[in-house]
Amino acid sequence: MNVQECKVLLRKVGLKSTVTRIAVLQQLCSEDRPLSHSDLVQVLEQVGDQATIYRTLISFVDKGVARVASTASGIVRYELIQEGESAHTVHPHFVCQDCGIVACLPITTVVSISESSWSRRLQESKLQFVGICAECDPLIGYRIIGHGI
Amino acid sequence: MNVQECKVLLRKVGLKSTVTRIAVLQQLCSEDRPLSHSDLVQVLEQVGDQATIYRTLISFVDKGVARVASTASGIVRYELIQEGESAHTVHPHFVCQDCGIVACLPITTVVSISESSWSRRLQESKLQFVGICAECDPLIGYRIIGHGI
DNA sequence: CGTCATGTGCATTTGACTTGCATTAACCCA
DNA sequence: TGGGTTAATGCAAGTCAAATGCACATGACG
Repeated sequence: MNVQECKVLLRKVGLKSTVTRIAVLQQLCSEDRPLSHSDLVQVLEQVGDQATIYRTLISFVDKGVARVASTASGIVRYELIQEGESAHTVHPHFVCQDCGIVACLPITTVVSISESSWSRRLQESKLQFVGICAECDPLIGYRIIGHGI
Repeated sequence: MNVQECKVLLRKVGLKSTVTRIAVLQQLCSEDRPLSHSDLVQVLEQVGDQATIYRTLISFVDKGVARVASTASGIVRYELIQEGESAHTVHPHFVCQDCGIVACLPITTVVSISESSWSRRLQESKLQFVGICAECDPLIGYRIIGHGI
């Protein structure tokens, strides 16, 4: 996502284009896994203050630009919302019990509870698998990032 | 779950039977939704210290008596593990975006990723639906607790 | 360019979670 | 059943991510 695309997106949701917001957008876009506030603060410490990044994430969630993908290990991690997603789209993640890293798995399933009384309340569906990732598994030794169950 | 049953369970997993542990067990059992540490502290403040309740929950998870059912809103919530559950059993919950309450939905699905390289890493599967619960919905006015999608 | 609502940086607070340590209480066995 | 062993507890303090107050800066738009 280039700067121009970021500006268009921000404008569309009613947020001003600022250096920090564009940087956060690009960072979230460039990683194929959900990022936490402190992940972003580390990468963007030259760009903006931690409070700014924090409030940027809040506003992104508020405006539907991003979502909280995971709160595993007590760390809130964010990811951008893709075009064409609905509340019934499941977002599967794999969470490592050891290091806490959160990897995205492919969107594979649409959950339908359309016949139920909960249906109209539904905003989001999340599917989370918990286990030990390859980096933390003493028998293997590489890192699982990205797609592919 | 009566006191005797609690004692048997605690004994089985190698924990001493104490007043606090039995009270926490019974409380988790009596509610049909996951409870947080502070939920339990509120109810059991006459029974035991917050640190004791905290360590009780840790040991329950460690011994396989309970699990972390949800970390929605940054609050860790625990629930007892039922007999016969496996890592491939999905535990669906409904999380209210507004008040943060977490309600259990029935176990409806078994997720199989047995053909994949992630399979042997799998410890647990969690399915979470996010929306607005009935109590927070101004159009309705009752509280959704318990089962039934 | 000027104004003004928004956004930002710095400093600080909050609140859930966690730990150290001295004391107490289950449990086991003679 | 009493006494020793070891786990469990209560109190108090510490940690850290999350959240906020306030004064200053900046983007949007006429």
